Amino acid sequence: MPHTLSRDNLTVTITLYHNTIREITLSKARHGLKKAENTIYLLNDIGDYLDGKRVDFLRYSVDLENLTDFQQLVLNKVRQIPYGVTVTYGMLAKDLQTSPRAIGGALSKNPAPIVIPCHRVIGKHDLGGFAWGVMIKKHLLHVEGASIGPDFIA
DNA sequence: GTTCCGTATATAG
DNA sequence: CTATATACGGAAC
Repeated sequence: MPHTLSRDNLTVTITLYHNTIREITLSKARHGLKKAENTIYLLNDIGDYLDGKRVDFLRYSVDLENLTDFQQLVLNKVRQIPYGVTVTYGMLAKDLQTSPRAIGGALSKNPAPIVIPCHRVIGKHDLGGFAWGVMIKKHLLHVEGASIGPDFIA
């Protein structure tokens, strides 16, 4: 079972066997990963992210097959929201010719929080909802240093 | 500040 | 098909 760590876009993968080093690999290219490697890198990336590092999750693929076409459309749109940026449900609704409530409904089905950054979608007057609790949404936005207005940051 | 509709989508009956 | 529930927004008290 390989272990990985990452610093400044350099990823080190260590494979141990019975307490001896079997292999160490160094990598900078973080695209075109094998599927088996994907999960390892993902844990590492999420760790970096939670440490406040800017991480690009677009290179991961997320299975949205069991969601409706509309939900897939919204979630794929949300993936494009840049790190540290917030948009409102209404802005996305206008963009996709639908209603703010419909946007929220689709986001509530997000199967992969953080990787699909639905926490960057907030209400016009407040933070809006979050399937795993608004406190966590606030935490993630804080990690990113997102500017969500002085009214409702804590 | 509240409360009340309008809206789009999903789900249950 | 109708009714109900929403991670909203805006108008009206």
